[in-house]
Amino acid sequence: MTQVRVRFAPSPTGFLHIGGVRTALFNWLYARQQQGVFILRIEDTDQSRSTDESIRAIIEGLQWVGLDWDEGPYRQTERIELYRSHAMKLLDGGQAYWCVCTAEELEARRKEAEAKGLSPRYDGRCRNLDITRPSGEAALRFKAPQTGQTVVDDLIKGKIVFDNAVLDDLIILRSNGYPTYNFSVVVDDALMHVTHVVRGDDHLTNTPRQVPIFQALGFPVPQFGHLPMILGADKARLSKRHGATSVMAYKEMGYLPEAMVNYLVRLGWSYGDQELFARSELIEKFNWKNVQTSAAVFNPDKLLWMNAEYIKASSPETVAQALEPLLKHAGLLNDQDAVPHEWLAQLVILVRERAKTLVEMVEWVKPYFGETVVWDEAAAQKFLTPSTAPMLRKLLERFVSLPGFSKQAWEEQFKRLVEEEGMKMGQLAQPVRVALTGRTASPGLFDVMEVLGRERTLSRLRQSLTRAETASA
RNA sequence: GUCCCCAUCGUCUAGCCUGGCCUAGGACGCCGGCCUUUCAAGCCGGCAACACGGGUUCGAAUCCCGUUGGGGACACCA
Repeated sequence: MTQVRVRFAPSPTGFLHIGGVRTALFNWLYARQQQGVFILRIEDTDQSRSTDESIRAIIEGLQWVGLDWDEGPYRQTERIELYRSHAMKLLDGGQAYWCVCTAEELEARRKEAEAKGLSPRYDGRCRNLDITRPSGEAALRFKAPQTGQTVVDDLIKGKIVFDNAVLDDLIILRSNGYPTYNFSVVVDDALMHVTHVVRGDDHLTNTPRQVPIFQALGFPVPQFGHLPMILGADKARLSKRHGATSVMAYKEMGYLPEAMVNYLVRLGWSYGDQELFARSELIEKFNWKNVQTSAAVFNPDKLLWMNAEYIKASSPETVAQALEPLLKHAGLLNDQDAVPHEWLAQLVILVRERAKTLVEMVEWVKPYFGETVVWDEAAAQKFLTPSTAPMLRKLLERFVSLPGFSKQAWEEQFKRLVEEEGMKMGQLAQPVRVALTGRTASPGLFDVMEVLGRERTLSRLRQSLTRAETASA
């Protein structure tokens, strides 16, 4: 058995797209499962569109979702000589030829063909001209087979047959000396000994163009696998107008990388009825057989649900760690602040089942920072009034008389007061909730007190009591 | 236009290969209820799909053909 070698080969022309992450993910999963090699290769032969910033964005994105590569990043622009020498080999072997048609001429002919309702393919004008030493600028074309069939046995789609008659002679070396995509991939995949080429569906029709190049160069043809596309709600290919498509945008929106990974893998792959998978489980259970053959619509609602599941199920320490930078960004935490990690974890436990994202969690957690209560005006006006003041005062007195803090003891005291005064729980709970958190919605009252601690609970009660007593009725 | 891919609830999907176990299962969302000191979470229940038309067969979501629909490709982009 030869070792599995797969790759992710993005072109650095923007941020790392969700679809790209999923492609990388399937490759990575397979590599890890087979104890193979995962290669990162940057396809930057289009100098006008490639940027170093995009390369950094791709790397940052992959790192965020935890996809580590074993080789690379290779950059195609650093391998130009390799493509040129292999192109020359084809030229020498009579499997390629110089083409002196200009880009403008080709464009014009293509338009003309389209207007006539014909395929916009290259007409083969220079194929038999035997141009040996072009005087001006010229591109090198591959002599594609014109008869017979090219059969691709796709890992995902199965056997696909293409008539070679549909193919035209593609350019492998541009007149500026740079290789085109269909040529550089072949040379790289061959030279890097890639065993499985797994990429998006949109490359399916490139395959019968690439296979003959492998053969002409005398390289073994790798296995191919074409992943179905990800669509937007309108079933059109997922793009910016459908919302965020950059993975890092999801980081900023408060998503956990593990949730993103789980969602993306399940979008197009399944394992019976199972929805949630630990990463180790994905590596173990992943297979090509269960990869869907049809395109899938990206569903932000389900991602959100899954994120909530991960927030609830992850260790509070993990969540707290991911939350910390957002707390700092929100000004709730300073770098100097020595907030104990245990307290942060406790806070996460307090609010985690009501926050679906880390961004939401920041909102939930706000009331527990700072020495004073910040009231929501409407809440305070409704619940902190002269009529609720006497009860708040009685409760405060009872709490003050209790030594230290114990959740059980304080809860017991609270309930006793409710009972003695013949109140309903909610009649006291809501004013106290507002007194402590400034809001009408919060986690359980006694959990709130525990996180606040004795002193802050008492001082907030006092502060709110003052407001209640002085409020106009 | 030509070529290629695809087709189960609104969405992600199980089932399809190896026809009967499918009165088509799960999940998200939605609706209703329960729980309840608020908001959530949780639990219970409900709505909701085999694109269409032919065939093959005792029997088809499952096999075959066609139609329709959707997507992709046809660059000196990747």
